[in-house]
Amino acid sequence: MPDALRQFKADVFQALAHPTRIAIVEALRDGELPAGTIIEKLELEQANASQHLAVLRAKQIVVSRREGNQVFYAVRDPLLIEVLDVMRRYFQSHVEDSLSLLREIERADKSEGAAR
Amino acid sequence: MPDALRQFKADVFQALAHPTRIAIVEALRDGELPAGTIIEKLELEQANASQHLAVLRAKQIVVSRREGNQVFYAVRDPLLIEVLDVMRRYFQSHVEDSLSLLREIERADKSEGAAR
DNA sequence: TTCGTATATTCGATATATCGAATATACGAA
DNA sequence: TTCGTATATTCGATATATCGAATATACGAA
Repeated sequence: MPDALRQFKADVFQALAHPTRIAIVEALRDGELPAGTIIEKLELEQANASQHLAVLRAKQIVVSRREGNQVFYAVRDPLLIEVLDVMRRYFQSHVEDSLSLLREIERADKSEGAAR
Repeated sequence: MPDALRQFKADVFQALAHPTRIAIVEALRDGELPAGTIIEKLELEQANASQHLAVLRAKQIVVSRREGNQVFYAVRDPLLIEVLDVMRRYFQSHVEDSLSLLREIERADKSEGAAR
């Protein structure tokens, strides 16, 4: 695979590599929503939400259209939803591992905190 | 979805959000390989490859086993290959967009370079 | 025009990721 | 033991991402 294409793939993963942005894409799973609704649903800071939406727009994960005062967002390609679905299955088949990993991370964080 | 789980998903995407690591996972598509072979195939610096493998290990994308002098790596769960496959379809259906986006980025880089 | 609401952008501070160079570790063979 | 090969880790420098606060922009209504 050409390098440029790999870089492009990496960029898409990068775009999804933040909990808030995953939450946004999931919120848009069933169709478009105005930015304000996304902000409400996910309880985000307005500026922060806008920044994350900008990242998703830049990487073309999401498209937007203005309607009067509002800007509606939608996932550009349903294939991305499919990616998230496969990911969901991945997580389900590893909940146990995932949870114990999470616990480990938490423990590490705590002992680090204590050490300081 | 609980926050911790979203963080975990983000971490997996983060693990894949680098061209070298995508290349590594793709190299392992058809089965395990020793680190040395990965390094050769992808023409990586030894230290750099080891660092990226460490990231993939930490996020459990990949598992390793030692055999004598060598360490063999394999993708832990075939579902991840499936994720990459769906991604592949995604890219195929957007090659045109992707390429023009790439060109744009290149152009921007060049004009930035010229401006300096 | 001017105002209010919705959204985007910029800025500076901080955290995180990446890299190459140097060094450390693990293991088999002599 | 000691050496060679394969691999991992640490370090310091640099680039990139994230955040909240402040500010800018877009648009409809008055």
